[in-house]
Amino acid sequence: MSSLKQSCYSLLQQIPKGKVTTYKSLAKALNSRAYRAIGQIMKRNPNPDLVPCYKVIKSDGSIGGYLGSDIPNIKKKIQLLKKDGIGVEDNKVNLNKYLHGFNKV
DNA sequence: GCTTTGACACTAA
DNA sequence: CTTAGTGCCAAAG
Repeated sequence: MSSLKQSCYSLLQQIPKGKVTTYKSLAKALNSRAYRAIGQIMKRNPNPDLVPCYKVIKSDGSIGGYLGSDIPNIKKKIQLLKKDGIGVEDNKVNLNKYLHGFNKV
């Protein structure tokens, strides 16, 4: 069973409100470098109801993408983040404040 | 079952 | 700052 997506869900679900995570931190928590695989998993998002994939952003703090690389979707993602109390500036999130770190190894 | 794609990350020029 | 190349993993064709 131990699939990356399974771990991704667990990690995303344990992110407190008002916090976000990056593909890098996520992969690190998974003890892997599947930055891209996670992206695919999110994109292919099997169960968006259980996985707040909008909390996953790039290591630069940029939004990255949402439901594809379409601009309108990116904006939507920003709105969701703001709704969680996360301030977004220049299409980027302040990792210094909102980056949630998992149980590091 | 191999090839291509992608919501990434990092280094070099 | 941008562009190009390399690594890494999973899903789709």
